[in-house]
Amino acid sequence: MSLTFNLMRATAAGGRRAQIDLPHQTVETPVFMPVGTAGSVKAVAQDVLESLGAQIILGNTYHLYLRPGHEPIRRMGGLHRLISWPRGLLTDSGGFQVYSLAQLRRVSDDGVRFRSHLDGSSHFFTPEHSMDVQIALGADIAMAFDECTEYPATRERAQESLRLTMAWARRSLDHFRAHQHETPWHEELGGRTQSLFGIVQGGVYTDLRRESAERLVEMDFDGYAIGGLSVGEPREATLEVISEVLPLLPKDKPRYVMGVGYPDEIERYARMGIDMMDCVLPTRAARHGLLFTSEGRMNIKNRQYAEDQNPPDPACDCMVCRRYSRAYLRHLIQAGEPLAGTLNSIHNLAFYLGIMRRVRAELGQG
RNA sequence: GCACAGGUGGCCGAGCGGUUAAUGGCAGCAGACUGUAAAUCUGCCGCUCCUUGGAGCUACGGAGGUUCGAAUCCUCCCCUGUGCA
Repeated sequence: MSLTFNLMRATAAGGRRAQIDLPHQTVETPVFMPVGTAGSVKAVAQDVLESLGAQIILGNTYHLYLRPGHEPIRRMGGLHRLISWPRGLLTDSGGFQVYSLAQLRRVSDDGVRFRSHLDGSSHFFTPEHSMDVQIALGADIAMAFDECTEYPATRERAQESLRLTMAWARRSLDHFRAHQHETPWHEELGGRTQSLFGIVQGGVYTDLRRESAERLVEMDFDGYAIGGLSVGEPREATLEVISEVLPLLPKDKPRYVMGVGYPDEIERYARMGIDMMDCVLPTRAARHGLLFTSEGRMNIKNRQYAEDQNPPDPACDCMVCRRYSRAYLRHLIQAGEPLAGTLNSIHNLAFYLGIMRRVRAELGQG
């Protein structure tokens, strides 16, 4: 069963700007997606995300499977309903955890055995299982189960990792197509279904990347992601991979770079034609006191802001910058107040979303 | 007044003759963070010099003393807590 609707449609004539027509949201691209791993964009409530203009956020298969469990979420009508989020939702497959939980897992051709970071219990993830969990969660977009290749990786290692990711992509797609109508809101939303994206791997080896992209395109996913970037490689390498892979991916389907980046990076990739990006950086850095501003990085914990009554970013009109001073934000984080993480996250997300809004406006003009 | 228990670097708190400028923790100062095991992690944190590495000075309530050597032992004094008068 393949999709019966056109996921991607161009908008402004001649422009590169487009929309992604998802069951829960029409997403204007290019789009930045805040990361809400465990059913929450940490420290920021859903109504605030809406007012910031977030169109789509991420959830994580592995985390939500462990807690509260995908079956409970299915029974409650899916992740959208559980977290009360009416807009777009994308679930990562757990593939990134194959990389980030390296100390807690063992990989085989069939799948990955994880030891839970919560209680040490053992769990086996296969592409099919990841699909089952993601279908139960019911995000608008599910991701193929992949292995995020570490950096540095030898060519042989990257090749082997890629072989695995390609085999898993095939299995992910077959299983997903067979079951995608089982998502909790399928009937409620007039028979609409989730989409599944394939993930390009191949490390920093451009020929492997090209091979990966071509094979995925042959499989005919609903969209394509470039994964395995920003894992420690030089920025030129990141850029080279994106430049090589992007032209190989169909323009009429969403193209997504996973896990990037700094403000200048997401702006650059958006201008190159990337439609979607996600990153924990704006929220994690915010909780740690790092603000992204029109004048660069600002570590709001620094003593120099102790009595600074200026807004965090004078050029920003977000709800935080309109109301609170640097001195107050510094005080909050020094005092360990949870509100620090919230306000800092709101600003950083506003900053990131603002970049995308600006790029969209420019691209829309051709 | 008597009896115990104590007084250690900004705070709390180890150490109880040498390897102690003195373990830890907190606070403080700075740095990192890229599909979130992250409200986390790392570094610095007595003073003054020179280049890493060092050099000098000052330090464990106060004053004396014992000792080659004392935050650690002794004497006296001051102060704090608890109990009894």
